[in-house]
Amino acid sequence: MTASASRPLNIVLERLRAAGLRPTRQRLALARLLFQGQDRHVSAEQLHGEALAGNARVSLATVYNTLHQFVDAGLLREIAVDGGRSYFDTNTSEHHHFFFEDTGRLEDIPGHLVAVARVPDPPEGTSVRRIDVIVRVGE
Amino acid sequence: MTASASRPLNIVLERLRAAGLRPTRQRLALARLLFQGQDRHVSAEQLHGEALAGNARVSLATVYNTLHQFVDAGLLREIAVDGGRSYFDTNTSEHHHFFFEDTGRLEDIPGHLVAVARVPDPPEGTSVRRIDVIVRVGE
DNA sequence: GTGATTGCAAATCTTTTGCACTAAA
DNA sequence: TTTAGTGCAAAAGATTTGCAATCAC
Repeated sequence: MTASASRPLNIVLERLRAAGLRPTRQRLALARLLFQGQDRHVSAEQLHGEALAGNARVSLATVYNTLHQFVDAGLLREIAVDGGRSYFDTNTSEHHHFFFEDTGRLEDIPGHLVAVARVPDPPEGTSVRRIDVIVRVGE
Repeated sequence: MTASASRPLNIVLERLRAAGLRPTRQRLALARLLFQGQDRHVSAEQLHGEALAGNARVSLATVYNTLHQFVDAGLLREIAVDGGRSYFDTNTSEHHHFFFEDTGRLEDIPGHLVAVARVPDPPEGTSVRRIDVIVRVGE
């Protein structure tokens, strides 16, 4: 059997189906870049470049649309630390970030390594969706 | 004496001088809007609108430049929660934020009401500049 | 087939920049 | 004066949108 080559693709494909997204050629290519391998933080522009470099024809507009669909489907998390661009994080589990002010790079901090204590109750009628901790570091 | 009318302006003026910024007509007008009264979170566009509404002629470019000068001078803090625009926070003391996902509004959480425990050491060669905690809430 | 998806180009939005003009010290 | 600051219009990014063509089911 061709497991080592085909299984990873099928997993990605199933993941799209499970999210209710048709596994089109473009979505598969992007999902493969995003979800095969390590957790990562990418910008739309960056992912677009990788897709082209990997011979997958995708337009930048589709990259943007796809990234947002993935976010809506819970496959990705969007992060904004500096104005300008958005980054998309393939790690959707509870975790936080180091932000390197000099380079603009993000690095995950596993959720269990940070404890946020004593957060005040949210205004009534609202509930806490998520708590983001960004540790800004510099040289 | 005309203290009740002139003192607040002088305080703002002194604050600009202390920061090494010439108290020009535009900077004074913006500083008055920002620092007279409650702490606030404003976008450049918003502040520009207020300035015009208050009969202070300022160009949007100058509003951007001025906001960044104020940030560099430590008079303001820049915040990016959602991609797109930046917000500027007149509260420069240690504190955190509620972010209302539905409306995009920010609300301060006094620093002493949040405790972040057990943050891992930053990678060597770097030091922690600041820790931002954003409590995202929704309806 | 039929509705979802894509590509492209144009539009939009936020922010920055170059440069001649104006104002503060 | 002299140098910093301003306005304007144009440029630069990042992201979104409209619509005809294409693809998955």
